[in-house]
Amino acid sequence: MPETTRRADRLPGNRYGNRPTMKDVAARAGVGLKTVSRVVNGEPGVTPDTERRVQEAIEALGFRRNDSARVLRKGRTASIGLVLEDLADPFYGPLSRAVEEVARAHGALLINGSSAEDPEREQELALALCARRVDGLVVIPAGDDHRYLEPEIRAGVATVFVDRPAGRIDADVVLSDNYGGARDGVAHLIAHGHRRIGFIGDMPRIHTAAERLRGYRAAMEDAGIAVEERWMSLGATNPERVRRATEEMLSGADPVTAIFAGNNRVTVTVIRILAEQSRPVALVGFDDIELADLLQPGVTVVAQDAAALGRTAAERLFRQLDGTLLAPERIELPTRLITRGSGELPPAV
Amino acid sequence: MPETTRRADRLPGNRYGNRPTMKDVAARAGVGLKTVSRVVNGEPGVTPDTERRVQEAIEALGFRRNDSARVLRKGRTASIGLVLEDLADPFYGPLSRAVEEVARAHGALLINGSSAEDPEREQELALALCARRVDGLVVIPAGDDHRYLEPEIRAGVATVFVDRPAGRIDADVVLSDNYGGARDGVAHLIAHGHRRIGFIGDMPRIHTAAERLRGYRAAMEDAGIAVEERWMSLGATNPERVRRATEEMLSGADPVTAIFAGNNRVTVTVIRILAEQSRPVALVGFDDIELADLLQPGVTVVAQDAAALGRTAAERLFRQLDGTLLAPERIELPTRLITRGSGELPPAV
DNA sequence: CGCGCATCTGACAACGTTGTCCAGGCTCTA
DNA sequence: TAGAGCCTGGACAACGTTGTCAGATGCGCG
Repeated sequence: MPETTRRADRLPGNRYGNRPTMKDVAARAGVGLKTVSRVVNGEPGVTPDTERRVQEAIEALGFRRNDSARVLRKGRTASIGLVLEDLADPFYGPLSRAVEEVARAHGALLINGSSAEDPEREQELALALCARRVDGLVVIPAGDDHRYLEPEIRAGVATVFVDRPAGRIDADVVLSDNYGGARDGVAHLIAHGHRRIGFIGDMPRIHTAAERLRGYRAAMEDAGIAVEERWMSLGATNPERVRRATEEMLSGADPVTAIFAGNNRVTVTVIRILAEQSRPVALVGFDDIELADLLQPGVTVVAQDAAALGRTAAERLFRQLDGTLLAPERIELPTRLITRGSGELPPAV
Repeated sequence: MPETTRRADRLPGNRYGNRPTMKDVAARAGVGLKTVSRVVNGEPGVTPDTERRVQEAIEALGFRRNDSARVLRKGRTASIGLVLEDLADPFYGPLSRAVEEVARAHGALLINGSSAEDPEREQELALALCARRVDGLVVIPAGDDHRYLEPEIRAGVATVFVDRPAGRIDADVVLSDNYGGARDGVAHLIAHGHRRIGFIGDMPRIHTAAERLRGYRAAMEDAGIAVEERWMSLGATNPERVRRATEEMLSGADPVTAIFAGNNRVTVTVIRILAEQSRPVALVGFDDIELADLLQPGVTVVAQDAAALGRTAAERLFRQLDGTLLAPERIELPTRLITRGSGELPPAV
């Protein structure tokens, strides 16, 4: 008797019985299958009395529609995927939340995962989401080649990249003005008299890191300052590496008098190190950090609006899904310099 | 010719053609449907030559298996749901990430959503996840009645509650020792000479808030201190309410000399207010906060391990799914008092 | 009282996959 | 060379839902 063994037999973890289906509900209510479907979906054409009977049966059986089957039939899942770098990073929390809010407003659920800055994991995750047939994808790229998404996009998966641009494909992307923000931040230090300014950033293959470095170079060049190699350090943002890099810049004959920190993680570590120094060193950090205003001195930052990034990206995604056929676009959001003290310190020898 | 209109006609947003199915791949490779399935799933019984032809067809067509159909057939989705309070709250980031890591280790995807502390939204979200047929559910409760999950649990949805216990149902729950942590924190203040100690917490219907208040009362009672009504304030944790409450306690004839802050959001606001005060006020906060060590004075906190909460809950969930039938259990993780200065200030008049 | 129409209901196929089972071709042995 | 047995491949049903379409039911009107 094949296929009459039902799920409970096949699935080890299914501790109790089976889920009732519409068929079960129909049998109990003494109506047809389609009538149950109609009631469940609020379609018209069901008499109040029939509807009541069906509702009772649903209650009694604890029926819940199986969205997998629904998805299979309808072709849309009402869910979108979010591939980000690290859910635990305070920068991505608000971004993720903003995407979720927009999704919710469109009746969609959010599936997400962290790539941990690993291109392979990013791809694996994005494709798993596509296999799940999400309607759309918001991706914070870890890798620099996204051609693997081409078949998906062609098949209709709406796709928007955030925070960093897509690699080797033409797609919507929402970014902060990393170049301009960094340039302004460094110019701010120069305006306060600094000439020897250090830059500590993330790995150079990460777009934001490269852009911010470019901004640093531009500001220095604008001021006619020749940048020395040893003032720049790009690499992993773990505290150990950042500490080494920072201490190196601060030692020697001509130590830097100011530091531009390339992201929130770097900033936090640098703050710790500067607190240990005897002479004051100016600091401007990219990304705002909580409590930055309460430190002594307050931390001057170039702030991005993470929530706006997420919101903009998600809204763009749903506009794609609405069918308004849009040419891929690059949207750049401005950053904001927030002066709190650390960036206004004069150079000290 | 009904049903021959294919998805592209039915779905407005599907910009391009249709996705290829196994049938299409089979046709192109000149093999049977099941053979494609075998190749896709790495099942044995396919000659290398046939496999190669199938792989080529998959490549050429950009085929990706439709997991919705797979789920429908197999009964398992390899995805779990996470209902939390606010993804943007720095406390839930690491928790969420930890759940994700465990899910990943078990080959499952994570679908999550924020309840925004709204019981109705929590229910809506949890049930939507169940309709999506997640294999399991990790819930940070916003409401206090979870009987609505009973049919789901009976139907085999593994369920674990974190951070706060479930209401009116018997289920696994993983908690921090809120009572003990708060008691220790308040006792710490008492040990440093304080008698008039304020407590500012979240809404009393939230379990953690109630437990922490209970810990506060216990510590005070242990020390033989009669608690005055005006020392305690529970409610929303928005800065405005917290500010009013704090300023009230700090004014009048017998102001409090120390404050116990009920969670990270409260702590941050209280720090701001205390920075404005002329006389020093001691502070111990529940939850650790970033940069707490760099403030003047450093912020003494009762720290919970958010990642451990998430990890423990998720592991428990997968143990349920493994079929090891477990009686619902309540797991309590210890907290840790981290002294940094603010909690060791002596009382000042 | 009968007919037509509107309203409500249900049978059936299809979504794309996987499990079962059988057919056909091959190899190996007697 | 014939038969047994193994291996590969494919036909078919089923998962639970929704769209289509036709049949049933009841009502009003002539």
